Amino acid sequence: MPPLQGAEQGKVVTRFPPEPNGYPHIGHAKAAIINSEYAKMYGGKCILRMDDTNPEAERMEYHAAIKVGLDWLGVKFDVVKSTSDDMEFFYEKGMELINSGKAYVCTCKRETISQNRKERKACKCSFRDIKQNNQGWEKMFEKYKPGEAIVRFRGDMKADNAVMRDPVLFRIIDEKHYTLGEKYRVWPSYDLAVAIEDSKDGITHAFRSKEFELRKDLINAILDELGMRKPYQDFFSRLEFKGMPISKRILKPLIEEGKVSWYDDPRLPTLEALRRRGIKAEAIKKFILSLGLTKANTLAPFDALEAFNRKFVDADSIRLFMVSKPKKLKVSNLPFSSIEIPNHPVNDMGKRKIEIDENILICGDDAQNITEGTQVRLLGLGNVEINKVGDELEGNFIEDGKTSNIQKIQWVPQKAAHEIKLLVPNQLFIDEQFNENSLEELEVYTEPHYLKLKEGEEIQFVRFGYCRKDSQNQAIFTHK
RNA sequence: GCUCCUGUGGUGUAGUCCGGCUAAGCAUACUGCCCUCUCAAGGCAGUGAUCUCGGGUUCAAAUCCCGACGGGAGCACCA
Repeated sequence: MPPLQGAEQGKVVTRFPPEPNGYPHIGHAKAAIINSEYAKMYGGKCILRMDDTNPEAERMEYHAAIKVGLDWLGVKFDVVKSTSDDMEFFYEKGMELINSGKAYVCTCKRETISQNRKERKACKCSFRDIKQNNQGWEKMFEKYKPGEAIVRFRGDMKADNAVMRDPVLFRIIDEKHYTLGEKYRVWPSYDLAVAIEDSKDGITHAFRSKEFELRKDLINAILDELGMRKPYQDFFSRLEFKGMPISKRILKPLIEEGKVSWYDDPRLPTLEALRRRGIKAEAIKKFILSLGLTKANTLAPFDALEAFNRKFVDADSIRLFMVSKPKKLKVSNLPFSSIEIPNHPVNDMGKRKIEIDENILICGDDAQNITEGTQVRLLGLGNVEINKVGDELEGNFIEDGKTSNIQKIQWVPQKAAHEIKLLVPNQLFIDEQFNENSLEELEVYTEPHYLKLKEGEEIQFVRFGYCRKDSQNQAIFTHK
């Protein structure tokens, strides 16, 4: 990562402020990793701040999911807090702004406000004096109903930057907050909360995604009026995968319609889904760091992540045989009834014993390509000369067969073959269209050794690809 | 519509602030070879970008200036 502007060793404080309004996804990972890595780079601190100032959207469930996700990612924070911890402080600062004439209570209708913003016109409320604003402020805590009054920052209604046109500082929400219940009903807006929190928490460098870029001026203006210290702010592009939408607006209906099972569906870019699919946290981290801090908007291809993941996963994935569209191969003169096969080609991961008899299963696709009279090598077992093809193949075992220049295929003993469902996730959306074939479900057979593996273990089905054991009878394809 | 951000090989990026040391580095993808009882991993090599386009400044521009065009975002009592 490039050096930070104005950063002093040991004095950098960064932060990751997610709103607990949904399940964490790859976009959260990017923000969390960049901020925490910078803190690490300068021997500073990183704060996790749950940005919970909209009780309508936030839930404990999401709060917990974000923590679990971050934990899994291995991102560590020095301080964990919630924006709502500082409600009294926001009120104090809000009053300060009102009393210095930099904020006013507005009782206009939404439409009027919006219209005035477009026309760059001030509304009549902005002419009220400090005393009236103080009364209005009081009334917001008791009398006014939600929507009837808000506190606005006196920005510049003529500004080109639309967020400067007297933005909202406080509004009334009667919904129960997920931790505070009904204790408060006047809530700070994002801009006010971020400005004050970052300053108060001692944040020196704040990184967030590009869509907040225009708020920079506003945040600085608020802090200037309050005479509070301003952090350095920078922005990075949003991270999204091609054909894997992040937005709740798109994901929610998919789940409701049953097109996707849940937020951990392996086709999704949520942290939970990525984990379940077999993507390692270290791979996500490397991948994100490889993207750099660019502001150019791009759709990252998923195979870039896969390439990083493969490097992490290859070294300790057990190699196992798996056969799809099975065809029976009857092998005569097998000289032994069991065999030991190493679990990894180069690393020492032990061996497994496979009991065998004449009945062997091979892949349908391989069976198709075998012609009569040829030799194939059953990996780890030996060569077989095929003397009958068709629905059921037959062949003779050959002692000391050659290993080079011969078709090598994986196999499974029929009597102990264990059937599992293999989920193969594909791109969820193709050209904005939901891909009806985004999840293939294959019925496949593995060696019985599969049953001895731990849930969540990454395995490589030889000649097929890396997969993660999801349960005793289901695995998920990670990538090739 | 207005405002802001952005534009380097198939893809993701480094380099752009402080112009030359790079006719552009890395990764990934792709191709070939080596290794291998896997179509993985590993090793080696190769294809591939006049740095969106057009002007300008300069001895010299991906890098500075102007313009055009392409992409994204904001214009909420959401964050």
